[in-house]
Amino acid sequence: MKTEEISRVLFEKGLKVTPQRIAVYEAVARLNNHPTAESIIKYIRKTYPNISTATVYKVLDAFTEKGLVNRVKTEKDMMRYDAVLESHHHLYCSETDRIEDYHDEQLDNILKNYFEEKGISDFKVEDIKLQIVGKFLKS
Amino acid sequence: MKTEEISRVLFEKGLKVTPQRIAVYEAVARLNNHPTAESIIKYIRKTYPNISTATVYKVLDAFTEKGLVNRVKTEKDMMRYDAVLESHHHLYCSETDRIEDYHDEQLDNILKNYFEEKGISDFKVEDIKLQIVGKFLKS
DNA sequence: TGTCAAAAGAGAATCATTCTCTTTTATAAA
DNA sequence: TTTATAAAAGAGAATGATTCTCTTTTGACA
Repeated sequence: MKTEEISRVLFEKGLKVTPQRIAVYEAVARLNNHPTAESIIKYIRKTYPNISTATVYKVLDAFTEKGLVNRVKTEKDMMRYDAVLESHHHLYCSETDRIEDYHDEQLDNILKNYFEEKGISDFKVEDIKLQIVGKFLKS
Repeated sequence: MKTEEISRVLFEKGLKVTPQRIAVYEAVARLNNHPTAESIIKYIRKTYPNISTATVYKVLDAFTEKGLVNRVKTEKDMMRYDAVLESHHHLYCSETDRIEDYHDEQLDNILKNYFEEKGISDFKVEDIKLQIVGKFLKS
């Protein structure tokens, strides 16, 4: 993704365009395996050695608030982030920390119809995400 | 749940039966809203004032390993626990930290059949959990 | 009842994340 | 283009949940 394109995205979200924010956005988009803050910082420092950890956390928070990234729920005490492209599900390895995206429009429709028809009492569904736990057969 | 019953469960899992473990098990079973370690500790200390936090964490880890409790994935940096009764889904409030269980056998069957038929390439599904995000209409 | 590995206890250590305070900078108006 | 200013970045301390270390206690079995 080109810098100008990222700038436009930030601007459209009402975020001040700064080199740090561009770098974070680029890192999250590039590191596609749901990176931790740590790996994002490590990646950025290759080209921007002095960026502060606090800055990266603050930028990630701002992005999360604006819906540019999502926090990924995990069972560990380290947060992981996800460049939001569209709503999707996650495959979790039951043995390692690996997490992969899973897109399935057919499934989304089935679920959407199911809950539209059946509903959940006293609850208004806004979004459904599957955590599919299992084993990856290839690396 | 009676103490003897808990003892039996622990014994069957190959865990040494201690008063602390019984207390933790009882707390997790009793506190049904996916308690944090903190609230588990607080609950236990009402009847067992001197239990060490380290002990509670160690017990929760042991239980997690044996499948007696589950860690609940959240976007916050505080772990939450869940007494494992049977596989179930979670309703997450999009505005607060509230999490409720959601059981739906019909849905489980739909999903089971769907993935059995369709499969996911290079992935062996072991368990499917839904995170249903939305709003609770009643407290 | 004695033995001993496992568990509990206490408090320090860890470490991801957040906060505080200062300096810098992007933005928009003059 | 310069200026004003609120927002953002930076540095390092603070926080706080969780883990670790080391010692003492205890459950389980001989």
